[in-house]
Amino acid sequence: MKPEKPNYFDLVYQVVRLIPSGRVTNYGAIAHYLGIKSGARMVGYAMNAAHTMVDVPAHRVVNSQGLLTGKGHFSTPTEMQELLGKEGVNVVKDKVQNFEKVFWNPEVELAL
DNA sequence: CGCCTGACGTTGC
DNA sequence: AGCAACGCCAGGC
Repeated sequence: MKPEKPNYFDLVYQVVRLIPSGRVTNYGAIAHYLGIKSGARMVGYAMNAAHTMVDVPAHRVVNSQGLLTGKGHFSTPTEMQELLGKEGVNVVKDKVQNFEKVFWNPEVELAL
């Protein structure tokens, strides 16, 4: 068939796009929500492409530790922290504070 | 067509 | 508790 862009990226974009301001999520949650257990890497991979998407707040997506692992992929390594901080998410040393508080679980918030 | 890399997660030591 | 290795899947070369 034709490799017209795998829906994989789109699926991730949709979920990430639904993340409300002041809230963050992790790759594993999105991956699990999409139905892929060990697809956390794929989510991050999709985020890389999402970097070109303005509607995809990739800065709201962090790893299971709440660390801004993808900050290095942004224009500036501080932009991710700045954006989160401006949205109400306390980020110290590239790490999200109160991660479990600001954590946005798609399976719960979307009432799956 | 095959090998390597990659914004992760989990388990083992 | 911190570090290392493995596993998974897809894209790029």
